[in-house]
Amino acid sequence: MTLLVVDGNSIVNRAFYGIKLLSTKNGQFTNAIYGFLTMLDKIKEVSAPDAVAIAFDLKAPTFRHKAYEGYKANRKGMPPELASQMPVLKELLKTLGYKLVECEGFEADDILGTLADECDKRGEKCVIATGDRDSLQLVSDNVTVRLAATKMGKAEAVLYDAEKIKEEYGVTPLQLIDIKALQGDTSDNIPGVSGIGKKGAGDLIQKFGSVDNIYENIDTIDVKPAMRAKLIAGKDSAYMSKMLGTISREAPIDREISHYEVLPVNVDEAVRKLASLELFSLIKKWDLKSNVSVAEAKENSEESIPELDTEPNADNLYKSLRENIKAYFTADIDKSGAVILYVYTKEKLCIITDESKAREFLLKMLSDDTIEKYTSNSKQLFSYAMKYDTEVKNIAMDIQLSAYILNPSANSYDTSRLMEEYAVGIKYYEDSLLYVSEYASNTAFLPKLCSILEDKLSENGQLDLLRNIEIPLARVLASMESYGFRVDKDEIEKYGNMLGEKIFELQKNIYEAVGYEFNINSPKQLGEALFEKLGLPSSKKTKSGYSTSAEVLEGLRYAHPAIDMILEYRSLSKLKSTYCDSLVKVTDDNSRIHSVFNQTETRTGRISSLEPNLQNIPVRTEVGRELRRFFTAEDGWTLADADYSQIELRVLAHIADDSEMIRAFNEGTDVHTVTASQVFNMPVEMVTSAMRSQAKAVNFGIVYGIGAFSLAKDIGVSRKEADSYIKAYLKHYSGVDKYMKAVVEKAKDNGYVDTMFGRRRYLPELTSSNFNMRSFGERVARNMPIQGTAADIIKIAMIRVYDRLKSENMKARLILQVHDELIVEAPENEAEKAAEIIKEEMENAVTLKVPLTADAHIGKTWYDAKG
DNA sequence: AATCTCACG
DNA sequence: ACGTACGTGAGATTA
Repeated sequence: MTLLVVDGNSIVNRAFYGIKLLSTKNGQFTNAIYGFLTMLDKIKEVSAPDAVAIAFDLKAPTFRHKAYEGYKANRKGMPPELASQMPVLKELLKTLGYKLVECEGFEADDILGTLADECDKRGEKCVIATGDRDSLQLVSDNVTVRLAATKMGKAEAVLYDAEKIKEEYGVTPLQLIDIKALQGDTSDNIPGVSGIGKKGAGDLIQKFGSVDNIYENIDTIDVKPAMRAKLIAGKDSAYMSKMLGTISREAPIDREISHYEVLPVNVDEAVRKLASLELFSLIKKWDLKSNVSVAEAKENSEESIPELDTEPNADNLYKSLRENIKAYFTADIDKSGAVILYVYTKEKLCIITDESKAREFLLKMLSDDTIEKYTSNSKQLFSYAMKYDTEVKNIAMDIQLSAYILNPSANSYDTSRLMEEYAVGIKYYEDSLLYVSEYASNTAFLPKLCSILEDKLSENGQLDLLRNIEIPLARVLASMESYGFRVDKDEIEKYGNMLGEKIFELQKNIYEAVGYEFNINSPKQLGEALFEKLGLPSSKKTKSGYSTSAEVLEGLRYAHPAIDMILEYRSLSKLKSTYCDSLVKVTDDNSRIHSVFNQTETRTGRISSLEPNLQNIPVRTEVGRELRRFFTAEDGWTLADADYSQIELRVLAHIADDSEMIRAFNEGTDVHTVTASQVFNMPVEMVTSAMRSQAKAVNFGIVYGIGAFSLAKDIGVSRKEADSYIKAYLKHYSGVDKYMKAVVEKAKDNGYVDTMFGRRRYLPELTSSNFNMRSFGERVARNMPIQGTAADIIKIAMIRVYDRLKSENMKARLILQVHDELIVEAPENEAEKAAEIIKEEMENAVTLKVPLTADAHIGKTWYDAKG
């Protein structure tokens, strides 16, 4: 028989601090709960117990109390983010069949001691799970400790038996108490002997065995006189510390081990609780099969559970869709383009698996304007239809886009997860009537999910955002993806080879300058070379060693000749590997690159670009910028490129309704110069370019949520000076000052911030008691409405450019967006007109209190068209 | 799989 | 007294 005794408080603390703060939509924090359960799983897996007891402190810990990391034991108790998880966790553990043990006047530790003692007496095995080394004193022949830690986000449980303790401390488990008696422990308020630390205490006990033995022979033992004096002075304290440090084995609790056997899980209740905590992964992991949701769905079923039809009559089905006006369907389209179509009607779920039937049905339905489509992943549908030159009409609902609008911070928008979160809870249909596949059974509830999402969007005033921005944008993105960007593959390769030669040369010279060969790409080896072998002064450190970032190296440029070469090596390798080598790899047979635009990724509403990322092609340095010469238009075609001028600042001027900033933009003066004249308190004519660029940094800082420290670092002035700049700025732009204060207040009241177009971002960080997290939340509150509104605006512009090019019957087409920049590929004879159109649509996408301006250029390559 | 570094707006 | 901008994606190394 093996009894597992869990130190609940200790493990929950490890979990809480080891895992980033998670919370449900309602703001219930869950990271400690999640971490606890994962850790418990891990320990059960390695120790295979027959019974489990989970010990908790009954009240806030008192004098002999374990430190909550980051919170000084005596001053502060649990942070509220953790405290709120405790009762929920305890209830959940009971539901899962575990027995909790709490005892008035005794701590969790003492419960561990008592149960370990009982096991020892009976000759049964006992495993103690804790994050706290104090419990190591309980180890014996029958008792082992699993010391829990989250190493790199993963649960680990290191086994401690008597042997391991001997190895690490050089003493027996019981002697650990004696060490502690001498050494003390500030976090537990154990004084120890003043002047004796870890090293001294360890040596003394290893040598003399125990505190008793030391004091019995205090006059004769072989120690230095100073040490003897310290020991004599601290005798009372040592004995008191020993008492304090000894874990009690006599807590008045149930000592019958069999009473701790784990009861069967209350599945329905567990599923309910886990689902409400949004811990879906655990339900899956434990394979909890509940028919709760099905039963509940059946009970309040406005919708009956449909029958399955795998051989539907296509004509009848289509007819019924037209009669109903609304069509609910999803399409499973694989890489090769094969389609499986799931169409839901009132009576049944129809599945069309036949390749050509599915295609015909889907294309016909997509192009039928009289059918309102309620579906999933519309970008993929647009792409599919484009392949067959079919126009998609009347998409009323896209569940991914809707869920993204409702909460852009979710980490997945999988259909099955959305079903779980919004529509049906967790459902596993034993009920074979419905069980086809998880995907199909989910589809059966598509109408319900759609109506819930629609209601929520409408409640939030976000339906326009879905119907007028995101869904139309999906079409534009699909088109951009399919066209792609033409590149000159051979020239990229050549450029890469040229870089390769330079890199090789630099590498040789670096080895020579440093004196030996090592991997320059390895921060670890580079750090060793610079800071150990060459002995250069190291400043910044990272988690695992020295920082070798460009910023650090920049400061060492004159300290050693290798530094400059390393910096250059770094920048050239980056260019070669990330841009040359990998771009060549993703170029298709027509010499075009097709990026994927992710529409549900960013928390601010921007789109992102991947595989490859075309939104971070170099531009800031000349060597990098050269690459843009290889991004070209098709033969006989040209690129037209336009970018917004300071869109974020203009948005800020508008949202903050700052009269000074609005005036500056309306008068067409250069804002950075105006800002400089205010910050440095001098007439505009006297502003130098250095001052302007500092003012520009201040403007950026304001948009990012500003801190004097970072601004100082960024522009290389003292913190104090940076602070005075910010003060001067906010004094002059008093509207901005007011807005920045108000937006944080509003965010704290509402729990979210939003953009001009109703895009939201929830900010649970604002309620954190942790200063850093809260500050982060506040910066985000100040930034997101600005960045997000700018993102909304360019999305509107994209849709308009797309529609306009189409309505003007032009061949020109949008191929890329880089946050404030649009790129169109146009036949040469359309180029001028295309450039005008982009500029016009960008500038008129919305009307603000300030003008929006965009600069457009034409060129053969991206390099030239960028102006 | 996590970390470091660095490319972009 | 805290540790510092906001938003991304990707390659190379290391564990």
